[in-house]
Amino acid sequence: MTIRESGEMYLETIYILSQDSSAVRGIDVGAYMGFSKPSVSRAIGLLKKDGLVKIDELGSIKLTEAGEEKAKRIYERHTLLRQLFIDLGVDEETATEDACRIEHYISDKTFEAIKKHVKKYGSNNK
Amino acid sequence: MTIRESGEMYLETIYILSQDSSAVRGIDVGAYMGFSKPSVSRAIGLLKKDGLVKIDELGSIKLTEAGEEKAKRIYERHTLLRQLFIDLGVDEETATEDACRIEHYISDKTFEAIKKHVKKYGSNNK
DNA sequence: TATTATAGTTAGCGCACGCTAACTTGTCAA
DNA sequence: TTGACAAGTTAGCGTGCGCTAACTATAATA
Repeated sequence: MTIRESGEMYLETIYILSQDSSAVRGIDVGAYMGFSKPSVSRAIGLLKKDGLVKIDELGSIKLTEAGEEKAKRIYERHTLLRQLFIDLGVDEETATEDACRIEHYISDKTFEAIKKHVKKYGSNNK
Repeated sequence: MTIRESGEMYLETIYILSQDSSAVRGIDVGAYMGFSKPSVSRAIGLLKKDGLVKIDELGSIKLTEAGEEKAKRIYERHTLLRQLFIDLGVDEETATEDACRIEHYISDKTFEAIKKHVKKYGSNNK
């Protein structure tokens, strides 16, 4: 199975939570995303099956090498899109929401093009 | 039921095909989108139930007022995003593909911000 | 007229991905 | 030791939205 939007969101959430805490649990992921325990449980199971996540000795969720790579990729798209929108004058909340939905759908090429643009002209009102 | 990505794609396709032909049929929609007849049949049924589409006396698919409005909205997002990406240096094919996926997810606010930007700085390499 | 092709519909499958209900398991305080 | 709570899992439901198989209806043609 190839990973989809939902899987990417879980991965990204685990990545974000891992930066604040060394022990990320399913319940934390669910709380962050607003999803129920069973939904998280299944999603983590699928990510585990895909080799993107593993559970350590203490029971906390860890990204594998491959999982971290994917998570970073999405997260980078998120922050970049958010910045692009903010640079275009969108308020932070809306920029974040839109970035969150769109991050799953932009191609590498477009991502790179946006990156160049934001680097060059961006953050001029910050 | 509130319309979702799939319904928006059908609406947009009907809108596009209507500009070239006065008689759009389910089979045409399916051919354009690469979907099977039953998938189209159901989708059109749902759009009809939502009052976005109707079938005229000759059996061809027409957008209602409301349907046309929605279709235009999506289509406008599509062309704008496509233009934005092209302005950023993305090739046309990729720009079109990305626009097609993203058009369903941008908020009004972000859309307006992009519109302003494209009007001001856009198409400078055209 | 009988046959065949085309368009549309109906029935039902499969997968993704939310959910609730209910069970298991581990920890901690009375 | 036991009772209770918290975290995780299992079973199974519902919806969206593709699909194939098979039917119906209509129009064209032999």
